[in-house]
Amino acid sequence: MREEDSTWFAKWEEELPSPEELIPLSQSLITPDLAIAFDLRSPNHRNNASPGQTTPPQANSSAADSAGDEQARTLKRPRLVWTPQLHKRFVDAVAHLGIKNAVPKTIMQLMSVDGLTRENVASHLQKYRLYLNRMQSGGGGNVGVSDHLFSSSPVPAHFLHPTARQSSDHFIPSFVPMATLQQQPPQFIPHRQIAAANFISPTMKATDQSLFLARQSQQQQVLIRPSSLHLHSQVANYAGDLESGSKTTVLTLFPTRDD
DNA sequence: GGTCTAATAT
DNA sequence: TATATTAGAC
Repeated sequence: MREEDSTWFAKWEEELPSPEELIPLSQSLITPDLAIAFDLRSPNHRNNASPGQTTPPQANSSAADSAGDEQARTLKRPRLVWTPQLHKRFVDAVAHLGIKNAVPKTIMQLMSVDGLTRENVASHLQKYRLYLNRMQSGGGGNVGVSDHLFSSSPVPAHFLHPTARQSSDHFIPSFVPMATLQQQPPQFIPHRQIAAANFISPTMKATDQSLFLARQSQQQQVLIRPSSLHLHSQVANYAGDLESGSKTTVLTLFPTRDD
């Protein structure tokens, strides 16, 4: 099962959920001003929500397109569908935080997925914990029919064995949200959010693209906003863990949006 | 006051 | 059943 360690981060990038998988909204979540400020105005991009995703009921769209930005925030979001890809990101985040440190807000920050709310994560976390409890009490026995989503992504061993080390195992994730930021259409970037964090595993080679990206980005100015301090603290601790163990650890935070 | 989490609702 | 919302505790 450890063979996955060497390839999982490659999949990580590939399996990033597209924003429309999360928010099949046609309304913009940010004002046009913000989009322009971020140089993210793309007039025509992409068609519609992916299949399987139900398009939210668009209330009464009485030609209030431009004024709809205000409503967009208060508008009810369509329910989130936890795809296997999205769940994997969730599991990775929880795994690296350690079960005991994994709380909705932190998980959400680590996942760094646009449009994902703390409530989304909290709800999913609740169910995931129930799943884990069922797994460690019932043994690896029969997998319930309702567990297909959870069993689609392997549960890290230390999840089920509290005695084992909970973090900084050699199973170390690499968060590469830069790719995410680049490929995300501007319309779906929430006005709040997000400090993205890059974790580079010490076991990774310097020629790895992820590391390259991280180093590149490190040359940029990095601003740590107060709202990101919590994340920064956790990331710093984690980085310290790695550095004590071996080689170089590259850590970069990217505040993507000011409030 | 914000967040977490179990319970409850949809 | 899957996800959202609520309510109480911290």
